[in-house]
Amino acid sequence: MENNLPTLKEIAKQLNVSISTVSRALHNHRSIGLRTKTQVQELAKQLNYEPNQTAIFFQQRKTFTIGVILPELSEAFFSSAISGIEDCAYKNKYTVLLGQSHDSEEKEQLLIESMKNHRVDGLLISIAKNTSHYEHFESLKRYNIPVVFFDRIPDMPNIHYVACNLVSGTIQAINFLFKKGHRVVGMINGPEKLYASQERREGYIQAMTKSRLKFDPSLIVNTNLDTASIFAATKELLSSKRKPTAIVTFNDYVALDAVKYALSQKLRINKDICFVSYANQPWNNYTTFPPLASVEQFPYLQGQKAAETLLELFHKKESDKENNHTYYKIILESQLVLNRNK
Amino acid sequence: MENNLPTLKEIAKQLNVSISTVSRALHNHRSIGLRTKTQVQELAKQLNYEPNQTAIFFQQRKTFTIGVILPELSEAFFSSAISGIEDCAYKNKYTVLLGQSHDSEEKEQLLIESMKNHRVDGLLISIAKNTSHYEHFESLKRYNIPVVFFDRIPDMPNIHYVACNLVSGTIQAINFLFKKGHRVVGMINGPEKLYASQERREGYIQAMTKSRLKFDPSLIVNTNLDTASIFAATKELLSSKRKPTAIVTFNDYVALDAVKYALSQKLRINKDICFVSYANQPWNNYTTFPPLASVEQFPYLQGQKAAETLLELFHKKESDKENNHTYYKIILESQLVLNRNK
DNA sequence: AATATTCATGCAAGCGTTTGCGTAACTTTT
DNA sequence: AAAAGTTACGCAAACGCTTGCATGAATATT
Repeated sequence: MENNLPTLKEIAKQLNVSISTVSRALHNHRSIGLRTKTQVQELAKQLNYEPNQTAIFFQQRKTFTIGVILPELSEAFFSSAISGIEDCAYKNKYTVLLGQSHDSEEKEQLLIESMKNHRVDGLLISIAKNTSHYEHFESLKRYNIPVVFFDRIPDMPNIHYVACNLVSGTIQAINFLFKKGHRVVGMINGPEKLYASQERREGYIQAMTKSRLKFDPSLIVNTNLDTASIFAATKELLSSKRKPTAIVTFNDYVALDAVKYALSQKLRINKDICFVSYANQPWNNYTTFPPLASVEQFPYLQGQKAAETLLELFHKKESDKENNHTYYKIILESQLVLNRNK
Repeated sequence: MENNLPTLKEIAKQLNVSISTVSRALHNHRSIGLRTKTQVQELAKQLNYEPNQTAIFFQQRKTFTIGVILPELSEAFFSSAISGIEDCAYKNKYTVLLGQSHDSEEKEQLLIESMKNHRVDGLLISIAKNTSHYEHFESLKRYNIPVVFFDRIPDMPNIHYVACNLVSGTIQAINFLFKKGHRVVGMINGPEKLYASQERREGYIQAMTKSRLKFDPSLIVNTNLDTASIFAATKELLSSKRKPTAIVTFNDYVALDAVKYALSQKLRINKDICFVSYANQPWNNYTTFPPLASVEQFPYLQGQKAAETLLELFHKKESDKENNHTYYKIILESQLVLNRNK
């Protein structure tokens, strides 16, 4: 049982025709006579012939593979996103090469190297949270490998991306709190450099100014999303002069920790202090103190859109020989979702 | 900016040497003179040469790619598992091709086809929950593609797998309940065919007989893991003659639904009825009524072990020309973890 | 019947690499 | 100085497939 998988050559030999005839017959090329065509196809089926994709990839300079680089699969957001990507890819006969950066810039670079070597047709990237150098992305342009960023996108000009408009969701969230009577609202934000953080901030500010409230920058505090820094942030907010009665947290996980801290300070959740969050994790419905509401970011949809965009770029590339310099900036609207129980 | 990536040929031409010399020089082959070797290497670096992996894959009949097929990435168990797989793979210069079956047997077959065509070096599979035909797995043997199953493994002879020994964990769980004074313990199990379900059942029975209690089969009820069937199962258990005071649920998600149903029947959780579960999801700590304890199955570790096993199979394959017919059956011990808060 | 079309097929190059084998030139041994 | 060994390189095949071009046979056109 050695490597004796059937090849075109094999079929050709058995039928006493040329390799090219076999190839064309299997592709239903019109220039092949019906007789030989069916002969070839039948023998192929009988031998269980399957084209050697590696040969085709090589020959066609196309691998029908898209690389996905994201920080952490065990984060629900990303596992949903890749689910969307994967579904879209397979629907279009593409295949998904996976890599997680574990939020390490170095690993991210290695992954990009690796994907480049594998000659992926394109890349879908959600960057590590502390990635600050963008050369490795630039290099992809030189190699003519299209990239679509999603969710966590770098602060670079001339890139394609799909992201969720968190500004609108944030405004919804804050207005929701206003309606509930809250006047001092804090925000536990993510890393400052993250686009997603900037958006949340932007939404916060817009909501404030629209309601003619003055914006107090000290009510927004940045964290790097680990428990310690969330505790610190919560503490900072809760001990500020203008103590907020509600806090918007970067996501549901952050909310969990913030709640934990608040509880440790003997605060009564939903009474002394309310929370609103982002992400809308399914387990929100089962948690002791779920945020009152959550801004849904549609990760599956984002993944799907990102994949679709990449596929479109492939087509573009085939048609226009000239690089046309239009960049996709796809924005999904986020949406505030109220949590039912309580 | 067309496809003008540097190739061996390019380098060879510029240096007026043969392609093979360039190739060997870059591989540090001893038969190449130091002078030319450094020349070649320098030019290569300068041109930013990178070998075309697709060509190498093709030529070497090896893709350094392992395919992973699993039911659902958004399930925390699998996203942890693939995280382990991915880490192990990249550590060993392998790459991960991803596919989710969405628990559809048909999709599973398609994915296997696709992976086979992509000439993955090996496959890691966790089967769809209602897969009942195994021909598609058999076919892989013919193609000499090694497979390691993990977690959800088919009921087939002569396969490699890594799984968690749920028998021991189940015994621990039940003994834990015994110690708490419970005498009638129910079990909400998964699909009957699933190996994982059988193991839970087995553990249940063993724990019973060891404690010289007689085994009442009606206290184990199978579900297909969707909410409706979990509600039905909970109802069935709670309305049986020997009403259980504790229930072991297939996993933490099932526990959530079972709890929900129990609450709807005005039962007091942890008073009228207790729950113990499997999986030990991180959000257990934040949930209103977490199971008293959870059997941890170490998904990350399982993924890692599965990947390691596959890599070992690759090496085996290289050394022994003869297929030796030993099969890896790697069993991780599960472990009961008590939940802290309450 | 001679020419033009269409049909069916084969030839061969090419994709980028690796590698077994051959062979000059050079060095060492006797 | 002739034989043997070493060093440093090139040739060419092979991996499996696609595809432009050439070609001979069959058919249609005048």
